[in-house]
Amino acid sequence: MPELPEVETVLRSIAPQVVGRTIHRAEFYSKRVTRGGLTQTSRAIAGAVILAARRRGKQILIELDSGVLYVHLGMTGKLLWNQQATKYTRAIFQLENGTLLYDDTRQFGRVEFFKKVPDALDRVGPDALSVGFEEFYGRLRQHRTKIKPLLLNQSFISGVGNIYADELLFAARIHPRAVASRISRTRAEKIYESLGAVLQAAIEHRGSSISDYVDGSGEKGSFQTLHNVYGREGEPCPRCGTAIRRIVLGQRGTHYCPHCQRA
DNA sequence: TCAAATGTTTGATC
DNA sequence: GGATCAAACATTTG
Repeated sequence: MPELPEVETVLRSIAPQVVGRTIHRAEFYSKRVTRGGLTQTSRAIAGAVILAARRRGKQILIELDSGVLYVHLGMTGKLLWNQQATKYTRAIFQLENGTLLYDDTRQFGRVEFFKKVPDALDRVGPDALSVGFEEFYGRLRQHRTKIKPLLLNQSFISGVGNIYADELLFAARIHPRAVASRISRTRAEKIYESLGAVLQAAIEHRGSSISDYVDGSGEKGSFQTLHNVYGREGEPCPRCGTAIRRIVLGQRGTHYCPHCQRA
């Protein structure tokens, strides 16, 4: 569910409620999600003041006066403000003004407390919305991988997931199997422009709700209605009418128009 | 019953 | 040592 636009939307819906507030009490229920230890983590967080909530790629960093709460939503993670707890609630934060929940069915996500951000988390590439063209192009030339899997590699740039990789390659008219290092500067410019444009448009529409994604208030996004290729196998390309094709690349479903996106 | 799902990490192989 | 790729993780849904 959560790629950069969804994470950004969640953050925007949560931050105004929680920044500046004190966490009176925190409880953790999943050893998978909270690997630092459930009771130790509760103790470390109780009484902390939330100073800021920010994002890098898909990572959420909630800065506390005592450290940082790292949240990664994985595939099915949700941060919810003043919502009903479920059997998938993996953490509860009681603030002075309400309750923040972390829900996660598949438990691929993480909620961890650190005194300071570990180096390993710092190794993600530049944020997909902040990276400049020259850096993007320079990095692109260093990889002989296919462009689609490269866009999903968070140490290349961070924030792009499976939906937006397919959508931005369609917008740029680039075949998902194109070899990154062999892409011309002109075509790289198209990819770079599409990257920014698609992510910005998705944020404006509050993300894509394709299965059960919701923001911090429990509201769905609407960008899924504007997808051109993702999840549209067999449907006509909006640009030329050719049937959208689905292949598997790097173990991920990949959707593209075989006519508009030439190899 | 089988396939697929928005993501990352780990281990094998080149 | 670096790059690349498949498997694994846990659960739901069509």
